[in-house]
Amino acid sequence: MFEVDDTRQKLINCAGEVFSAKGFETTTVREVCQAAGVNIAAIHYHFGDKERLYLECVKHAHCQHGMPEFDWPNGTSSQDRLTMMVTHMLTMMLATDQPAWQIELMMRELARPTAACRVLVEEFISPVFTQLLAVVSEMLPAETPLLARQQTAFSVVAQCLLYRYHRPIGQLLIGQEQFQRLLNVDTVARQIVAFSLGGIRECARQYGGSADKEAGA
Amino acid sequence: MFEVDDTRQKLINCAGEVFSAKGFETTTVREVCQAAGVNIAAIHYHFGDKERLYLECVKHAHCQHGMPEFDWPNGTSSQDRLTMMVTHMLTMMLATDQPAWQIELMMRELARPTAACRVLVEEFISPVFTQLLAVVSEMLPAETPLLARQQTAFSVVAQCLLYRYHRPIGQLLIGQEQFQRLLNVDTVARQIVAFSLGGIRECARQYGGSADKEAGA
Amino acid sequence: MFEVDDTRQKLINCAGEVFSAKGFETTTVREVCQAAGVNIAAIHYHFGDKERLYLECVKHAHCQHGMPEFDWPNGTSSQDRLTMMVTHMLTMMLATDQPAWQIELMMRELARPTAACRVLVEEFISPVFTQLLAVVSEMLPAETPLLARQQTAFSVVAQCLLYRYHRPIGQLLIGQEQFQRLLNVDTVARQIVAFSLGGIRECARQYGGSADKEAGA
Amino acid sequence: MFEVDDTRQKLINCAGEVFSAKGFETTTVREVCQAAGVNIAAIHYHFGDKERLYLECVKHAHCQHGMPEFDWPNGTSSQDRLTMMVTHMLTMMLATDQPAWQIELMMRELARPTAACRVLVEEFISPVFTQLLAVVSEMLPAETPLLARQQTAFSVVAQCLLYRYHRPIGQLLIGQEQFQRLLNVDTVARQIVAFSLGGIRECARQYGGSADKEAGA
DNA sequence: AATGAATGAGCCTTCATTCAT
DNA sequence: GATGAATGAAGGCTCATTCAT
Repeated sequence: MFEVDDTRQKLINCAGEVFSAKGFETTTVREVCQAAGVNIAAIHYHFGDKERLYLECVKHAHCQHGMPEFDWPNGTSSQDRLTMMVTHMLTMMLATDQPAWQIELMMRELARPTAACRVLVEEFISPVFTQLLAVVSEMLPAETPLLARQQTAFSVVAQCLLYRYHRPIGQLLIGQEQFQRLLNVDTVARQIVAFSLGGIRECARQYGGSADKEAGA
Repeated sequence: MFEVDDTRQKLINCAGEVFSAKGFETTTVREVCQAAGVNIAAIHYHFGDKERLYLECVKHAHCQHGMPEFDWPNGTSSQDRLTMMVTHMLTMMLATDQPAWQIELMMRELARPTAACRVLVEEFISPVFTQLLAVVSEMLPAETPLLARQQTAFSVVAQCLLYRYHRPIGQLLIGQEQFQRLLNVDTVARQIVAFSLGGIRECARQYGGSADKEAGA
Repeated sequence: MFEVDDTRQKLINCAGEVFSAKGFETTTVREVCQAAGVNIAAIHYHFGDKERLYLECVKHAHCQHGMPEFDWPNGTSSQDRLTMMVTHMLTMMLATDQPAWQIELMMRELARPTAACRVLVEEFISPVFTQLLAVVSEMLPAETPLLARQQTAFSVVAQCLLYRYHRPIGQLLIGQEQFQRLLNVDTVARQIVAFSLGGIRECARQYGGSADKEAGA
Repeated sequence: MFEVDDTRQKLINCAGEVFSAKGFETTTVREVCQAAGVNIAAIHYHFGDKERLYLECVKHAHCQHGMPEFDWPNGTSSQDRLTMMVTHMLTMMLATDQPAWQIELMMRELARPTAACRVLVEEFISPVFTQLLAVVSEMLPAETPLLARQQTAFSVVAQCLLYRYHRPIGQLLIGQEQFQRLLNVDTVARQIVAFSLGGIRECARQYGGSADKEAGA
């Protein structure tokens, strides 16, 4: 009875794996079908064509790794919420072990966006960014322009992205083993949070003039 | 006598342009040859195959855009040097107009590294990072572990990279027009420098315990 | 009880329509099934394969449009009978509105005969031709050889066929609107009958020597 | 030195043969290439795709079998000219032996026109029809409407077409051997000319009222 | 009697590459 | 040193058909 969607699921799983490893162009439908142990016509039957199969993989990936609604207790400090969000982002981005291709595929999509990028950003990135922007805004003077607040939020996000996107560079820069020690949520989170708090505080000083209560020492 | 390398040069230029726009896989040797106005067999003759043509393009790209030896006057403050380095990196990354494909190709290579990445990092990225690391180290307590100093430098670099690599995301997050206003060196540099100075200072506090003279006020 | 043949009938109707519009090769079983609103396996179940479905369509077509037994009153003149037959043929061939695909499919089959052609000619064309040959024979001298009489009958039939088979040519030759005015039974019939009577009379003169009573005057 | 177009020519010849025998849809590029002894990619190289190869075949066919400018002596009677034109058309249409596929392909194209039909009619059919219309017009009263004259010309053409297009029907109607005896230009031409002269004369009588000098006895 | 998922052969096309000249 | 025709492998896709239910 579960059999009906078996092929479809198998196809998505195998395709996701191959797509995430080799990219859309380089992946051939033949190898996907072979990996899934199904006939080559199955892709057309279930998805229409290669592109829609890819889209389905991306959708499937972010469905399983969507953004949780942060449900923090009343009175949680901005600083704590920032910490939790950074930790959350890093947890997701540094996950190398278990969920395998889903994350990698999303990352790849974000690095070189195709049509599938929009939905990914809207449903996966945007919610996080919105909340992050809210938290950052609380730590900045009320009169800080929107653009400046957005820039500040970007500065936080950017630090997380580096450990996902720019691993090859990082490995080449500081050595593979040294870099490997960084692929650890706690280590990285602590540093990024500290750096970001300092950064936000400095920005607050620039935009606010007076010492801002939230971000202030 | 210039004729000899004429075809070769034309080929590199055109190929670089197409590669940077469409990526390695999607680019066909036919369109490259057509754009260059040369025979299709010329690629094989001059470069052997498509891959080696690509490599040559990447090499050529970073040759023209290598890292300048920063030659600042004695006594330039760490802060000023940080400002100059961030500005330099952003200048390079935000350059959309003149240098055309060379930069874009390098960026593409760094996002999804091929064999050409190593040489690129070694000759192009590493020197910048080394100097940046030196500056950051000056601003941190002497006892800060190497890994922590590297992380801090990463935090600075990461902010710059975002405006090159993650434009599509940025555009989707805050709107295309709003994001467009950020593709301006001065605007971005000022924010990143401020944020980074604050961040470094905060890191210094964590690692140093006592107020650190360099990063202090 | 009607249900049993419902699918089968629906299939023949829809298939006939598509076959007549696009031809055998170009038609796919999928679009036929979709048009009929039945499962794709139904064709195999009811007809075995695509070819036998096509055959069934052709059979079905000529069943509904077979040749009527002309039942004219005694003493009807050859000329009148010729007129009636030409009118009948044209009526059938120029019918664009009602009987829809059946005729078109038969015409298509006659233009590029497949295996289905034989039965079509035998049951549909031959009876008409036999009667036409009889009428023509009456108008020719008794000593006219069979082949010559057959040729003469062909000359009559040929004129009718043109308005069915060679429409595209006709349209290109004299203009689409001008040709459209010819797709009218009365207009065409009057001309063809007149031309044919003259033609037969001339043939009679050649084969008979003396003036032939029937075709004379 | 002739080698350059060798493959191209071979391809057109073989493709024409196969297309004429099996039609566009049923023909595969593989069998064409195999027949021509060339690589399968040659079609793409020389013609772009299957459709343009087909077009080239049609063009090539009618180039070799275009309409000759009839160059009759002054004072040639309408009747003689009609005879020559009918003979010419039949000669072309009954040619079964030598020119092989070219004619067959054109016929196929005219029976089920594709995009290639227009050019075929314009360059190949139209000139013949124009001259035929002129001759017929001379034999009809001056006041005969254009449409009637065109119809009359159609009646002449139609008789010729039958022996090309409707062979299968003809064979089934009067027997294969009997019909075979008709695939002879002289036999058929004599009958068609006689029939047509009689037909035109009759039409002239209808439209002109008075006896027309040309078509008159 | 009917479904819909699955099959495998084969379609046209396109690619990077290499051969003769 | 350069050409352009030719190559063969593989690409994505579509087809009529059949299997298991």
